[in-house]
Amino acid sequence: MGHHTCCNQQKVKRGLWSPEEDEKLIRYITTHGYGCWSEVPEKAGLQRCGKSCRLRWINYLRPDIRRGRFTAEEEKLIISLHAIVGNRWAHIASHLPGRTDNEIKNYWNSWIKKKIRKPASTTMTSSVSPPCSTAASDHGHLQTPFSVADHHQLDAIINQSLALPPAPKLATTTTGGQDSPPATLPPLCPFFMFDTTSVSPTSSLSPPAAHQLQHPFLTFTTAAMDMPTSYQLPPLVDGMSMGMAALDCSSLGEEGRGHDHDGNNGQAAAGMSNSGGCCYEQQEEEQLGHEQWDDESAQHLLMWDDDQDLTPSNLEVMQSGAHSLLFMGPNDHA
DNA sequence: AAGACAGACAACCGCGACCGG
DNA sequence: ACCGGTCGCGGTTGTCTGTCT
Repeated sequence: MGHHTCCNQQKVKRGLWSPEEDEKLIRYITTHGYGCWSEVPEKAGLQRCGKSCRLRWINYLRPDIRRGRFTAEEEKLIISLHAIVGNRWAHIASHLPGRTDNEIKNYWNSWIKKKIRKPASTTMTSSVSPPCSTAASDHGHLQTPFSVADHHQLDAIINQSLALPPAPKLATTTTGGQDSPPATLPPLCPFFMFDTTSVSPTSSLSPPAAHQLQHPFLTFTTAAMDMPTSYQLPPLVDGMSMGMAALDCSSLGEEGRGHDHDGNNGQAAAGMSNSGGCCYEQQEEEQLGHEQWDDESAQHLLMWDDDQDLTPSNLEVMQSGAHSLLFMGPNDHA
């Protein structure tokens, strides 16, 4: 296994970075920036490959790095995001300012290790699986009824709809212009989550209000993390191909919170490949602390099923039903 | 005190995407 | 269209440190 092409020409040092090397890199980056990483080592006087420099800078030396233990809110956010996007650490990290993908990845891995070492008696084998492990491991090869073209369409839809304007086209009218998009959400639209605190049933469907749609996790994390709510997060679930049902979790009761509504506990709850799988199993909820998964945090998340057109009337219904934990499942009911 | 063990963290490796020639 | 260079990402391994026996 050779080194990278950028490392072949010269003898590069490996292993831990010394304080002197750190200083050299910091000094160079702060004065020159890092246009081309392959040139950084030479210009900075380092016996490292550019890739190593990049990694060191991104994961350790960057001035905006947030160090220290993860807060409960960050932990919650990581778990939530992981349940949705899987092992896309960079994506998750982009929602946690100051945290690196490597840090999150390491944290997650130790978290899993911790769980694996737990006695298997508490729950099923799924207790060792990360929440929605199928999403975690299969994000690159999800088995869905969608075609590649569908995924591209989904990407476009989701990227436009989540966090960043323009907001999704809602079924406000039935009259469409000649080149206007469909009045209803496309049938392949898998799911959307909106902060319902900024979308009132009566006014939400007007374009200005639609632009107020916010990233769902932003709402309850920014306050805790002392971040401005105007912080722009990247699209959360680009490339996702899961369906999400608008479920009233209150109907499931306490037992239902740790299990999917098909009655499959454990394994189903651990993976989104099962229909209606709940993202969080009981044990994980306990580990986080019940109060962290209170309804407060989730009641503003609105979800709806992909075979359901969004109209003013059902929006109101769904919003009133938006409650408790996030329940989501694959688009397997088609 | 010393060894074993586990957790946390840092760094490397391989692969794929992207881009310019 | 092809190719090589570069970058970014995720998986994995290595190392350090604290705790337990």
